Amino acid sequence: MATEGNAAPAGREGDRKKTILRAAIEVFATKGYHGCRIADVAKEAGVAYGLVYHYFKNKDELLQSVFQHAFEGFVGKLRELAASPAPLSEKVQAIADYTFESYRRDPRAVRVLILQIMRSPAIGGANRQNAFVEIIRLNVEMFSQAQRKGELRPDLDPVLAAALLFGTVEMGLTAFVAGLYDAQDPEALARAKQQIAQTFLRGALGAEGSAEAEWKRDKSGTKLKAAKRS
Amino acid sequence: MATEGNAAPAGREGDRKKTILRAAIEVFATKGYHGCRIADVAKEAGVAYGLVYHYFKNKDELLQSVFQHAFEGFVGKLRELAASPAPLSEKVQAIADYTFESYRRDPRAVRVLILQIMRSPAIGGANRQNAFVEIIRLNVEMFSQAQRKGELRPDLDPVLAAALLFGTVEMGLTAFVAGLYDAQDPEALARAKQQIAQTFLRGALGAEGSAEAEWKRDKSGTKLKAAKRS
Amino acid sequence: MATEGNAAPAGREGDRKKTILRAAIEVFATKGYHGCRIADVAKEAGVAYGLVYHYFKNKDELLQSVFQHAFEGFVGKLRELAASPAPLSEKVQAIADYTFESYRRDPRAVRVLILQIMRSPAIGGANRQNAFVEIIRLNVEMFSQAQRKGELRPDLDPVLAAALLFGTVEMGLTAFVAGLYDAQDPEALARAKQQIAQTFLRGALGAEGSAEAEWKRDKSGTKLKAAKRS
Amino acid sequence: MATEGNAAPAGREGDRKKTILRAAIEVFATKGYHGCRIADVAKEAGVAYGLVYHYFKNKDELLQSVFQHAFEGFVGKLRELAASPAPLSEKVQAIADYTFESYRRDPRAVRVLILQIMRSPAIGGANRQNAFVEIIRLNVEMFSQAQRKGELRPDLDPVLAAALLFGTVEMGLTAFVAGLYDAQDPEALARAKQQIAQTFLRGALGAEGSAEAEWKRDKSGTKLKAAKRS
DNA sequence: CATGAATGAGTCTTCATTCAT
DNA sequence: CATGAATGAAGACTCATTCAT
Repeated sequence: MATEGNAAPAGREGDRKKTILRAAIEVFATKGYHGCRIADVAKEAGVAYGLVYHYFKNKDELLQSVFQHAFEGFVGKLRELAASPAPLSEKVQAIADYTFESYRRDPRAVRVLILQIMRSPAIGGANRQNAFVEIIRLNVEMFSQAQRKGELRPDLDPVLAAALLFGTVEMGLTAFVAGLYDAQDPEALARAKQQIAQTFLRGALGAEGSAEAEWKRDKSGTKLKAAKRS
Repeated sequence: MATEGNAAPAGREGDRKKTILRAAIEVFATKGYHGCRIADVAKEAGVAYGLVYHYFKNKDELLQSVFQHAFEGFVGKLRELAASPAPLSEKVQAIADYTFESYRRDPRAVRVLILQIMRSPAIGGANRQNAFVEIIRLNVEMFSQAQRKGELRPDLDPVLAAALLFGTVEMGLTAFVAGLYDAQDPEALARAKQQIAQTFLRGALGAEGSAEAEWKRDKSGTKLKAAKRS
Repeated sequence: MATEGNAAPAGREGDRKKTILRAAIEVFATKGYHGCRIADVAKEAGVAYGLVYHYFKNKDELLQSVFQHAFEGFVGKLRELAASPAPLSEKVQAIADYTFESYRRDPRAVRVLILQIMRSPAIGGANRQNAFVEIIRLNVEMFSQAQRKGELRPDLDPVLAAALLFGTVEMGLTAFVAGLYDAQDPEALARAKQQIAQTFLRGALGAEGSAEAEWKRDKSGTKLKAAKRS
Repeated sequence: MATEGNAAPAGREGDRKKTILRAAIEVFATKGYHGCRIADVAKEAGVAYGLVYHYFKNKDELLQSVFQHAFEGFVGKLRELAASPAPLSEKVQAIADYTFESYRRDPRAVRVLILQIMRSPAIGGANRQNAFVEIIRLNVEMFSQAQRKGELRPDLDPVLAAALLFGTVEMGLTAFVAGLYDAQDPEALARAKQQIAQTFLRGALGAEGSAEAEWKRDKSGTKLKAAKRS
């Protein structure tokens, strides 16, 4: 189509860097940190070997960028969701929805985020730790507020609640990533994200989402706790 | 030959292999798969370079053994717990207890298991997939049985339930590993493992352990749960 | 052809080449042949990367030009001084004066000449060899003539004399370059260049400039050699 | 011949490091800093590529060692000569003799020292500077003492004297290295080293070695200076 | 069993040079 | 003329694995 085109190599220019980054994500997601050789990234991106070094100082910086790319948008959205004025139950469901939606849209990026980056101590120690902690903190704030508003059972530590929400959503997602479910099946994804959110909410609230929480109804019931272990 | 050897340094040997394995776990836990060089392991073990190759065919086998060591006992115990005739709620609590107890006993091994092995696609593909899937399967069986016995709400997919239990426990533990809690504080560990199990149970069952489950109240059948703790 | 151009930045150009050459000298003087990367030269010159290749065919030609620039004027002047009809002692002093004056005027160019080019076997073999040999030859001619005129002791090989003059001046200068003396101190420079020339002359002539040389006084004694060690 | 030998690769073991070092000197001397590729060194030494890295941390350290090796013995001997109680004239001659003797014995090592290391800013800046300065210092001490003992004309700065001695000897040697003289001719070498030392001594003392110095004899003679430029 | 020197293929990284705009 | 993105060959460095002692 290109009116003046004389066989431009690939697509428009300027975002060659993005092409490389995308390729890096692809290779990284597929082969992991080990197998992610610069040569493969270059080949995948359809560029010369040296060009990678034109845009990224070295392999580490490239992988760091992969991290940033995969993490930034995701956490940004999470922060937004967590800060919304909606009731806790809706926010939790929204978080699960968004996570699964992200996965459906770009499985590889999420794979990288979930399977590679989140756990690898090899990726810029600081960032990794921060990644986990940042997501937790995000939710801690949300749960603390919810607790003050009486939306969360008072005996559940907000920090723990945040970790558990993260764990629940992440491992639910992992079930798809690992192939226990068909990641191509929209139905399955939809069902899962709802069950995940609702299960967590029941656990955290003591009763299902919108319903009155059991521990709320049963005012007398300090025994709930007592019963647990007595 | 040589009941005591003639050039044997001092103490008895043979557990030289264990020394190396332990060192491998240490290095693996600290630096991850990438940073785990044979040289480091040898140094950590205070052993000659080449000796590692006397006991392990190659790096992969060594890492496989690390995996085995960290995984075997753990999963074996889990299997045992999951197969016990106890009610689901007790089994879940027992799983959480055991996991945390393992962590308290040998944080590094659990770190390796949780943070490295569980997620790394770089470790003998088969094993990794198996690791995750095996733990899930373990619990799937448990949850399926529980569901047949009416111990688990019928609308929750057993596979998902298994994943969520794993995620809840794992991420709860990760909160300690990541330093959000003081891993040296027995109190904190005890509180956490209980909250984790109970939160999951509330979510999975729809109500707290001994209490009447919401979805049960709606129906006729009250007996199963009531029996558990009464 | 656009008397003033239409997109020409501001001032007139054409000495862009000189800018680059100057930058090359600077970088070359500072980092030596190895560290002298095209990119550095371009940056130092405040010029686009590829522009260097407009004016210089390749790195070698650029460095060759640096060589030319630093060497041409210098040797030209030396040749002139050496060919002058003045007595040897004056010529030698003039050579020392000129060398030090050149250094004072443009230390970097002389640094390059003295420290880099003169010794590097890496710079176009032909040129390098020529550089050293040419300077020597220059002086050889001067000393041969002087010897014929009886201005130089007859037992000193003119070639060696030339090398020694060069060595004396060069190392005297190097003392400044190396920081043993304050290169900013005109006094020190003036004193040095005089002592250097006079010391060489005493050595080459056997006595100071105008004074009667020892070997001259001792007409009988062609046995100079014998005297030396007796 | 090896009584128990079963075709040992090359020579006795243990000094494999020296083999590599020697090879490095060879390659370094021949091709200069640029052309000195690790692969070449390994090949020259007849060892595997990686072995170089077994003994030397990296290329820089290897080249640094080449430097050390070439410099250490040389300077050690110089220090010894300079510190001897012999009269200055003998010491100077001894220094010239030793330098030329070193060259005759191992031209390559001296080539490296004189042509490559002494001038290249690319070789561990500190060491290089130190190399030059250290040699100068060595001689400075010698000349200072000589001056106190009246062996050196009082108007010549010891530091400058040291630099000039170094320059005279070095450039005299360079004449051989550069091919102006036949380096294989013992006669030429012998003549040169003597002329070099004596020329320097005449210059520095104002008269020939053992003879009474002109400036000593002619006490009144301040005119020597005056005559120079009048 | 134990040691650690030796090997070399696999990768990362640099940088001179080209080229489309 | 100017620009700086693109190329790729050259060479440094790592590290799993082998082997003679």
